[in-house]
Amino acid sequence: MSKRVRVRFAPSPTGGLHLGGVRTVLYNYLFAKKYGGDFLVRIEDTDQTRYVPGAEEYIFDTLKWCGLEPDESVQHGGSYGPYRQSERKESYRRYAEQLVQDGHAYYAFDTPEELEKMRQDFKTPENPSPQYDQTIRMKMRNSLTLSREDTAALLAAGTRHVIRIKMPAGETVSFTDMIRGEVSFDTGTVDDKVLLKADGMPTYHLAVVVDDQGMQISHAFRGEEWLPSAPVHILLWKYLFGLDQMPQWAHFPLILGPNGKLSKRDGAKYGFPVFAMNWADPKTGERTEGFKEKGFLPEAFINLLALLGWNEGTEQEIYSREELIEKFSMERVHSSGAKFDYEKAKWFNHEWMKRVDVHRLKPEVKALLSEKAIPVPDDKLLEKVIGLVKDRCTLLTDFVEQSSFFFATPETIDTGAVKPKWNEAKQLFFAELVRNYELADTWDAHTLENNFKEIASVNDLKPGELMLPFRIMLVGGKFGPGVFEIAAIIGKTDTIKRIETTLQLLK
RNA sequence: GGCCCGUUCGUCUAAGGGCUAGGACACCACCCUUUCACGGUGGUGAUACGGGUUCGAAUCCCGUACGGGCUACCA
Repeated sequence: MSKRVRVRFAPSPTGGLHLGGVRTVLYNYLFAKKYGGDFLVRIEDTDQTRYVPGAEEYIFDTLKWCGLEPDESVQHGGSYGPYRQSERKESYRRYAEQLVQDGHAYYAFDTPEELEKMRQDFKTPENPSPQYDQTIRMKMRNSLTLSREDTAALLAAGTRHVIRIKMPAGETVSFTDMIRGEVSFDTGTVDDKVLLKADGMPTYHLAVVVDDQGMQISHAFRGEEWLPSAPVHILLWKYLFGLDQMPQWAHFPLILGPNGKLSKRDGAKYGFPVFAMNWADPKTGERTEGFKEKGFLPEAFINLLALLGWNEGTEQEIYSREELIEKFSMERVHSSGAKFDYEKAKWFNHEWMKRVDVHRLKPEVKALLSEKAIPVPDDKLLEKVIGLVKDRCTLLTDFVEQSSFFFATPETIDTGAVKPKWNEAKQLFFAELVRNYELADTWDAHTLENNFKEIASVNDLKPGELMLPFRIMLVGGKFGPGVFEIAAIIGKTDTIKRIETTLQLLK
């Protein structure tokens, strides 16, 4: 009886995909998969002036990285295409004309200059932004104020015009939002939105309704910023296809930045990424760092986004994609906005770092190290190192600092950390340690530690005071896993070499 | 200004009439660790305000305040 679940994500390809966009994708995806439905991506490129090369490609790359692949799209195919609105141009005019025929819309010939003049003329302190609505439409140049003949003549002459919806007076439009419950509007307070632009392209308002119907969308999800124009869309459904055909709506709460709505433009200012992946604006050349390049795992990114506005009602916080599909429910999506907390985001990533296994991390770490020109001799060694340090990496990029000393001699040695307490006895100790290690025929952490402690005790020195210097010698700084583990991995030659190098520096 | 949405620790949230208001991040302290982390224990910290409804309200209703969104031939 009920329709097959079909949902869509409808981005306009004008730039990078930010947090809120990805979360909208996620909730769409989870909902579709939970009910065995289809998730499709429709490109809303009806504004030709805002075309940004590469943006469409970027969106699909992002979805791929996130593991949220559509079932249908310009890239994935499907039987409801085209999935790019610019390629569906022809279908919209017909509907707009039909609305005019039925008296629900009208032709408007006002030029941009005239509209600007109207906004100036009617601007008052009480009404700072006058709208093209029922109170002023009879004062403008449109098929409502012009005679039938004049209108026909203008049209015949090819005069530039738009088609506007004629919002009825004194009606209440209401609908049930899956998240907010019943929401209602007084049609008299909504303006006569443009449906078809002068260039023949539809605006979002017309296109979303026509395409949702054409693509048999069962549930229409979008951000809360669309709530104010919902009555326009409801009316369009009523006039064009009937309310019984209309999808169910849900408006997601906004994700807020430190001050209000997360803005693409503020990308760099927050001190944390807002885009999923790096985005380079082709016009300005401006680069914005993404979560991916910042060192986030897609598993963590999805996880944190899911919990930003949805909660199962338990205390669980770590969810895999599969688990999210199983547990997600639209009823438990919040109605209030959520401020993004980068500290918590990093915590999610760290949790995933700890959970995920070495092989999952290997390709990423390998790429990262090679990017930094750090030589990795063999995979087995790399696996061992990853296993040893991954728990202390919050971000993928932390691997550089946490593991490079395994593969290359540290560039700088923090001798300052040991110099104040350095003395002759310690110098002699390490000289003896070198002689001892040179003769060692088993090279494992345990043996190394035993020999180290034995020499210390023979010389009446406390091992604790010698371990920090040893660490500095091998690692270069005060961090990393157990020192003897490190020595075991870097091997006899390098261990001895590093001790001697630092010994020289400390003399 | 108008319209719409919202309001539990600093942040994300749990508790959908009965409570010592729970958890997580962050912060602080201690423990563990002869580094740095991980981990463990504990602590600081919230129902915006005012009215109702009710035996009883964070929970339901109204008002106020505050926050956010929209107010383009952009989405």
